[in-house]
Amino acid sequence: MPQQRPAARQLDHPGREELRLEAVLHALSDPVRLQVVRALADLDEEVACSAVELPVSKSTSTHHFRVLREAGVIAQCYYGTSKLNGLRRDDLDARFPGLLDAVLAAARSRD
Amino acid sequence: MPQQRPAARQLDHPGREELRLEAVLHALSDPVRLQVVRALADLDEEVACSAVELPVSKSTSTHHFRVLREAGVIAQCYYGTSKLNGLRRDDLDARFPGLLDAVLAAARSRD
DNA sequence: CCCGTACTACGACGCTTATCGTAGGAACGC
DNA sequence: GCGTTCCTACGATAAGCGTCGTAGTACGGG
Repeated sequence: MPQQRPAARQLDHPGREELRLEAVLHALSDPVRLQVVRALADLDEEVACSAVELPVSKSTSTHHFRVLREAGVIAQCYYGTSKLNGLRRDDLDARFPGLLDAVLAAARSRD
Repeated sequence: MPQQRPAARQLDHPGREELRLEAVLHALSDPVRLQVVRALADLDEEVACSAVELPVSKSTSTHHFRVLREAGVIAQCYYGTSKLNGLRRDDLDARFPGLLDAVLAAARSRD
């Protein structure tokens, strides 16, 4: 069903106040998703799904991006045939101060 | 805590260097387990499993304590008919600096 | 209008998880 | 030994998750 809007198709994101700690932790507890978050944090800009190399199939990749979005970890918006992904750093820092940085630091320290 | 038991039953714990970020995040992503961790952090001493009130059955409770132990979040040791539980604060802080505090702060801020 | 690119919805699969009840073991006090 | 308390192993069940392939939609460019 086509929605009337000037911009591209929209995707549902939880608001800043709706972020749930358990959901965020669960989203971050998967190696593939953690890899996505690391990549987005390193790039520090919005990139397409395909810009992140993952060791899984395309459909699985889509699945993981959706989990991250629904948990409120990333923001996604359509742009042409692509979908841009960005870390919701501000929202995460506001609701769970220090959490994202601690996870990123821990994830990076293992290489 | 007089741990001088005559070869009391021992439990397996991952060493500090064996802690895995994903496992810890997963362990903390369950509401019941998060409640346990909060309680242990608040009490700040080793307590028996039964000292933590949980909204689940005894067997389920045992299950969650085991998940936390195997992820390296808590330490457990038998003491008489009880099993004492303690947060592995030092190990967690050493491997994942700031993570536990961020999670605890976030968990507490929702009441 | 057709084609390629990029993402997605769907269904399937095998595995893991959370939950419970029951039965039972280990330590302690008597 | 006996009973109590506390925890645990086991089996069952239902739900969830990660993975994939296939088929499909949306967009932009010739």
